[in-house]
Amino acid sequence: MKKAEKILKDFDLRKTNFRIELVALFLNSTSLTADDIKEKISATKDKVTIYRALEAFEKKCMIHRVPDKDNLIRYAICQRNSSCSHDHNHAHFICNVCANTFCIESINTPIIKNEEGFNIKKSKLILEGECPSCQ
Amino acid sequence: MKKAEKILKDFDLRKTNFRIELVALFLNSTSLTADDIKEKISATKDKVTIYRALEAFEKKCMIHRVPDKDNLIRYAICQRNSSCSHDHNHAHFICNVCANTFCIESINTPIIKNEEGFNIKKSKLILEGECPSCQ
DNA sequence: TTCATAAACGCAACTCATTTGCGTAAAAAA
DNA sequence: TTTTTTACGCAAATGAGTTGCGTTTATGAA
Repeated sequence: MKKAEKILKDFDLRKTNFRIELVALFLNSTSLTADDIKEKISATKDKVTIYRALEAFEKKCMIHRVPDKDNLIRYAICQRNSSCSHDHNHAHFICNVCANTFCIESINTPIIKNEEGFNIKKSKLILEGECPSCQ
Repeated sequence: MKKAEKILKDFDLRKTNFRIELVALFLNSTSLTADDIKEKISATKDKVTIYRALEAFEKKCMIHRVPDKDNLIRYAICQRNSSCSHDHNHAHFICNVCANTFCIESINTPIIKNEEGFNIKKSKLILEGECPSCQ
């Protein structure tokens, strides 16, 4: 069984041609929007199918939402482990040139203590600039 | 001349009833979406007028975009000074209960040095939790 | 104060990402 | 193999934000 199929099985998701292809694409991508997927996948042309797969993958915590330069819905595959409780406490980098978003696992989001009456439960760190390929 | 009118003049913007009312609303709000404005302003019901005012205000750097819980376009009035070059390097706090966004001027965005080949030009720090009113 | 003009307004219609409904097909479980 | 559950695919809807365009108004010069 190929890696993509194993991942689907591990996350208790059905192995359809499209979803196998989609997982494989995620494994080879830093992050993807619905449009990126539509462009690169042959198994479906239907955007609804794409959105529903993304929704299902996210619900099982196989992928996580990352910030997008144009406020589109964008996902990256989770690298660290396969449980929903795992922390997504890494920074994200948005390239101003290619508009891709990268997970930067080596930079953690800062831990900020409560301030001015705000009860801070989570922090997100978004970096911007030029990615290695675009410099 | 009232404060809102002075601000419009300082930023070289025309004093229309709607825009005076809008500036006054910004002065009394932490941040606003187009819908918030439509709901709270009497001088116009037209969303196009609202969007164009926001665009004009942003261009003059009277307001700045802040992150929004639901990825809507949301703005806050700039507090520090009145030049376009002033840094918006403060953190933003999103309340998970009331969905409002607050500028936290006392927390700066971290300065991250270039990492793994990424040329980092800017950072954004977004905090989440419960605001003082919602706890 | 009047006039010219550039900016703002308001209405209609459009764009485009994302969602919903529903009947059909296919995967997994029994 | 049959049943059950989930995924697919088509059409249509939603909703934030945008564009076009004719009209109105604020402003600044005469």
